[in-house]
Amino acid sequence: MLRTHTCGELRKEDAGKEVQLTGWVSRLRDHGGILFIDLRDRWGITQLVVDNKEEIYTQASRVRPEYVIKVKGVVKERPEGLVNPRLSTGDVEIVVKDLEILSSSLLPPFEIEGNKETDESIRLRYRYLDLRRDKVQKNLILRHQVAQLIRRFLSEKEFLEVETPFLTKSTPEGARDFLVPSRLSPGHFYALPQSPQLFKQILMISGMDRYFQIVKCFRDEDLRADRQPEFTQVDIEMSFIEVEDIIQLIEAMMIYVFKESLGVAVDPPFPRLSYHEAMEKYGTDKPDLRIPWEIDDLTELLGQEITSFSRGGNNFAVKALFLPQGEDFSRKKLDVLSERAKENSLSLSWVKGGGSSPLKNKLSEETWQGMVNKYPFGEKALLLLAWGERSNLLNFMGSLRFELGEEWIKDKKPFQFCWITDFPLVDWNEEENRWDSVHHPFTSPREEDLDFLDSHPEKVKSKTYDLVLNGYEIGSGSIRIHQMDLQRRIFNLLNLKEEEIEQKFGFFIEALQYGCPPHGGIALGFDRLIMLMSGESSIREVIAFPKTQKGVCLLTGAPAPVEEKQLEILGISLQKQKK
RNA sequence: GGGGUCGUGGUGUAGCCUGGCCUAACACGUCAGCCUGUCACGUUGAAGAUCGCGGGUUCAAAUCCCGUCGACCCCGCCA
Repeated sequence: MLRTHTCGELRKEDAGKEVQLTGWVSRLRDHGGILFIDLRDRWGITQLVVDNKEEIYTQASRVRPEYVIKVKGVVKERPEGLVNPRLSTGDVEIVVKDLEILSSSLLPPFEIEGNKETDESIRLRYRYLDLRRDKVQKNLILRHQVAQLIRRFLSEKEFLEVETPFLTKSTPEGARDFLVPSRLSPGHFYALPQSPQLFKQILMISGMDRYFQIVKCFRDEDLRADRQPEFTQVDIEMSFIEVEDIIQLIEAMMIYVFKESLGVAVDPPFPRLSYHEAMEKYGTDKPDLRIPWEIDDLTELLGQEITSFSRGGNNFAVKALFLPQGEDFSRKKLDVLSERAKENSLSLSWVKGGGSSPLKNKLSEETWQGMVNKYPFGEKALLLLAWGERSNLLNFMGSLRFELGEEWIKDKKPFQFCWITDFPLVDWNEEENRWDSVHHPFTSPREEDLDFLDSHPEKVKSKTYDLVLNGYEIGSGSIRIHQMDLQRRIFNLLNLKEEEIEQKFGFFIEALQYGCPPHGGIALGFDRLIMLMSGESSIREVIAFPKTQKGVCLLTGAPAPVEEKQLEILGISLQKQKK
């Protein structure tokens, strides 16, 4: 080793020791007669002192920010009053006897110290410099710790980490695949896995009983702050279990992980909501329960009278959001909301605490009172009302609740988990004119709903569960079908042709017939989890080398054109790009 | 595919709406000098910007208009 200690290691007790340190020059303070260098590595910062009486001073004054240096020196306890309480090593400094410049550095395009706000494209282009910054390093350290904790937790519960292929066949999930052309089979393609879904189920059939993997998954869809084309899942599957077992396991794992990494106590059990309930109360399948407000249904009370002066239509509903402290809402702000409702083919109105409302004269006295009495109206309260087509309306109210809540509820709990269960098994695809799996085709319906499978598929609920944290979906899973006859019924429902089934996942159907244990599992979005744990609002902040919204890696320049020759070998010719 | 925000020395911003006083301001950083106890050192001075790019309007464009490129946020898409 070129060093005896790291830059975060030395303490008072080490005073007098001869040490050797290596690291990056973080800051320089040259007082003419005495020179201070802050030396930085992953572990911290240690102050070096060079006196101009020492020969080494000339050499030391040559260093510049981000130079990599090696110093020999003696640890000295700092005199009274010169201690820096902001550094873990602030009680000591190194009196430099020898200094070697291991490598110099160009002037960095942005300042490393201070985590100063910097344009993200510059940060990503010089990601190696950005990763020297404290903040991103902390995130990656947390990411590592959480990965280790998850591995330890699951290993202790006798889960096996098994690797599954990246070069594989398209899995039946909804997203677009990334394709990899095969040289040995011209005209054929591998797909990068959207998730190891079928492999983990096959591992259950193999008798592994408990499997997990912290694994990259690939989806060729548009990016968002919480979505990258390649992302990491904690993929889990178990045999001989029921919904409750997975929920218990994951709750215990989250409690363990949050306690051991952040020292934060998370309380079980996590609230559980059915999908239906979540949509009704919060207008979303990933509600942020830190916001206390719920959406109420006032269709019965107001529906009839409202349709007498306003548009009704199919699936008409009236929804309300009561804000006990909504007083600051200016007329202007309310008009903006009305405008937005209109853009969504909805109508919006309100009742202010004192009782002023554009609705007052339009409703009968009885209905008006019925509505006002429903709520504990104080002076400061505001009731927001909207009506129109039901699912559209719920969506709108959900985003309203989220936005206003984000803004107004300041002292939120840091972490609020919940489970969303019992998603519908299928939903109607208008374009394709058929039923689609909501989760995937191997999701088990609830036994009690099996009778509806042929008559009213939309009524069938599935054994599904999503884990939600602070309004983000961070996990999704289900109990799978383990019997061939039921699987066939689902394929029929989805209108999958025998040929299609055979071609897409015949290998899996075959496996299913060789003794498949009842099983189920879940996949956690690891990047999102770390993002929330570190308080970031983009997963790019917890990924070492993320891509831009256009899927470009600004560091390497990927994706990039390839040599004509490479394409030839693969038997690929390119179409002319249309302008 | 669509909607929106942004783009000004190395970095972060001001100026833009309401064109001319902009020969583009400020802070940080950089470079040079001075300084023996700083830790966001101080201090004196200096260098550094065709205002993303292209076109247009105008006597005159960082500023107005059109196009284009890039980054970000969102809808669609995606668990």
